[in-house]
Amino acid sequence: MDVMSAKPPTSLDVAREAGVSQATVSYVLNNREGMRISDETRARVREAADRLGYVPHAGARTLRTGHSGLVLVPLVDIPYGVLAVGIMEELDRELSRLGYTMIQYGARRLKGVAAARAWAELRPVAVIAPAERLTRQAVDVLHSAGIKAVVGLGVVGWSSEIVSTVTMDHEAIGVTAAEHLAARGCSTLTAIVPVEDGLREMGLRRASGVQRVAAAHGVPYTRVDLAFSEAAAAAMLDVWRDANSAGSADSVDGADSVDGADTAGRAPAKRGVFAYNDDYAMLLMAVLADNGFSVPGDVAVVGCDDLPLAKLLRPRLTTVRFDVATAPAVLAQALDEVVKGGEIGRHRLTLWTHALVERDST
Amino acid sequence: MDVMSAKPPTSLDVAREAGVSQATVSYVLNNREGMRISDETRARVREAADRLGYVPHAGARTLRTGHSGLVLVPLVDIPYGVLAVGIMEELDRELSRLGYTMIQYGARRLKGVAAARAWAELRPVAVIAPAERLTRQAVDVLHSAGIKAVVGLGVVGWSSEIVSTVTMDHEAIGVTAAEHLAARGCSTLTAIVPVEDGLREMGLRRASGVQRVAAAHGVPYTRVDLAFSEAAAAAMLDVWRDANSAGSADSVDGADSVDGADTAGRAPAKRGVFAYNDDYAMLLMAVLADNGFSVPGDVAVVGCDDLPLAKLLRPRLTTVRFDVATAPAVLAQALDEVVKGGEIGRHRLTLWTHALVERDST
DNA sequence: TTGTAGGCGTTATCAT
DNA sequence: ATGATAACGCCTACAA
Repeated sequence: MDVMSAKPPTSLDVAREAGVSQATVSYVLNNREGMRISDETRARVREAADRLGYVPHAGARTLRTGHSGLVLVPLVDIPYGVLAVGIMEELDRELSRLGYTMIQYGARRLKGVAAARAWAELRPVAVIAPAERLTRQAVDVLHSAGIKAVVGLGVVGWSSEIVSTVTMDHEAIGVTAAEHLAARGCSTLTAIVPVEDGLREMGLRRASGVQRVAAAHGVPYTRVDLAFSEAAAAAMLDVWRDANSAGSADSVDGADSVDGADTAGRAPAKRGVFAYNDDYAMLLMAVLADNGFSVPGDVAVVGCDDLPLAKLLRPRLTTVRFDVATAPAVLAQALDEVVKGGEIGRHRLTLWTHALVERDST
Repeated sequence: MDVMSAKPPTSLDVAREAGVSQATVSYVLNNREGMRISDETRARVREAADRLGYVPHAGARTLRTGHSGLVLVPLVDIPYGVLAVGIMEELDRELSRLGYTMIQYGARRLKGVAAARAWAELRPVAVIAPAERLTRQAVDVLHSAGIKAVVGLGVVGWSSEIVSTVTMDHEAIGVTAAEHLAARGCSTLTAIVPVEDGLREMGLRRASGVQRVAAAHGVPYTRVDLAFSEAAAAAMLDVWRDANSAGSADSVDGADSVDGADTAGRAPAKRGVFAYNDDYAMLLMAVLADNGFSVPGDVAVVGCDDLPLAKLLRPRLTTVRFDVATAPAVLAQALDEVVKGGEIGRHRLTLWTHALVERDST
């Protein structure tokens, strides 16, 4: 086989090589049932295809059959975590088990309907994208390009009448973390919300879970919007120190303080902080240590994601871990049904169970 | 526009809607130079396309023109880092500036030539894959499917006569780290090599850089093959303690110890450790602290990657940072030339400069 | 300036 | 059991 061969071999080339017709080649290579083709012919065709290095042309097949088997996943803009990577891997595995080909599409450069058009050019059978990228217009483009399943990944509360959505119950995560902190005797609950785009919305949801628990337990609740920097974290700590002596509401980095009333006059309360994720938890714990706070003595910290690094912190970090095992399989299955069923469904799936991993920081 | 429309509109539909021929539609929508088409006609065509939600069919275009503009990047098997993600983003940006569409392809499920066939079906103009996946057979398949540029990403030392390669000079990274450690007065140099598949090879390269520096400085050198677990790291430390008193070669986790001769009888030497990357450095520093070693007093540690988290360690981690800025642009440019040039080139690029970021751990 | 027609590689229908 | 042929949507040389 010549490496520099000008044109890739076609099924016609294979047919000639094997001395059969093009149709026979197609039947053999696609293992079509019902066609009675002699084993001898089958072998000749397969051998010819191998010898020529024949690979079918996906574009041509798509054109002819009307479906590509592609599932397109535009890369999300949020900072990747091991979690996201794990989910993608699992989803990929499930989809290929069902005969689909998952591809991740870059070109974050394109916005709105322009992006949707770029996706639609490939004529995928399904698009799985962050909910916020699926504007009404974008979805129209996708649908009119014949894409059967459009799935939006979002936070709970985001809702759309036009696409299926897979959501993550961020509020429940906040609840889990906060309940644990309350059980550990924290008399103040603080939720940290990142200011980064894409993370903020999830942070707010998680924080509202914390707030709910605080209300239920009759415990003061504070939300702090925090940039990922040591300086910002240190500023937050300064406010805490003031609050410990004075007992006033605190505000950092433009945060809205909600119910910052501290217990004045009594001994300093043990603070419980849900740090949004393990990265923020690590930031917080580093700065806490620098400023002489004791963890979990003065402050109890809960992270989220259960990064491998979380176990390496001292004290070891208590964190909320996602159970990634089942979600992608469920999603893939639902997607398959929508595609096969032919109808553009409006499913609602809330996925990803989670659990608290208790370690030393609480 | 009916959302549930059965068939996606074609360029013929647009032509009818605009009252022109199919060819005119193509000319207008592709902004073909040299064609003199009245502005009024152009407007009518564009408006019709918009109204119908027309999106060209990439497969059909590929079939007709013979090239897809796709650059396919099979997802790598190694644990993703922020670094890898950053590179992909940048590469994506550069490629789309040049008119290509980068897609990441999953299906890690498929191995060897089967994987190559799956890639080839999409008829990308280029494939950028980890060097180890590009076996002779796999590359044959890709070439005979007409793919112009096959680029292998690998470590320096991996070499192939059949594909272009982009390599990272891991040895130089080891040298940079080790030179710094030597300058900081370390009288013993240790290189940690991960045992994980995919990381190990890079680790060995980096370690050999450390070894070279050790030899140049006449300083004892040790290589330790380490699993990413606290237990393994603790075992390594036990060996170190023994060595400090006895002065024997050490071996952990099946490591080949190379020149483990310690300075016996003298005061305990200050050890310099290049921990392969920041993750391993963090593991090491956690376990060092647990065992009463002082950093950088007893042991100086250098990581690699400059993760955001590295600054949060106490002491702050000295690390080797990659300059990711230029590499993807260079790669994209080279790729474009190969594709445009039409010849299957055999380029050799060594990319990614790096620099030491000195902090407190040395 | 615009229209006509042929063909890219594949699969599927209909003959044989 | 196998072969001839049409059609999928698009681009482009050539004709008008």
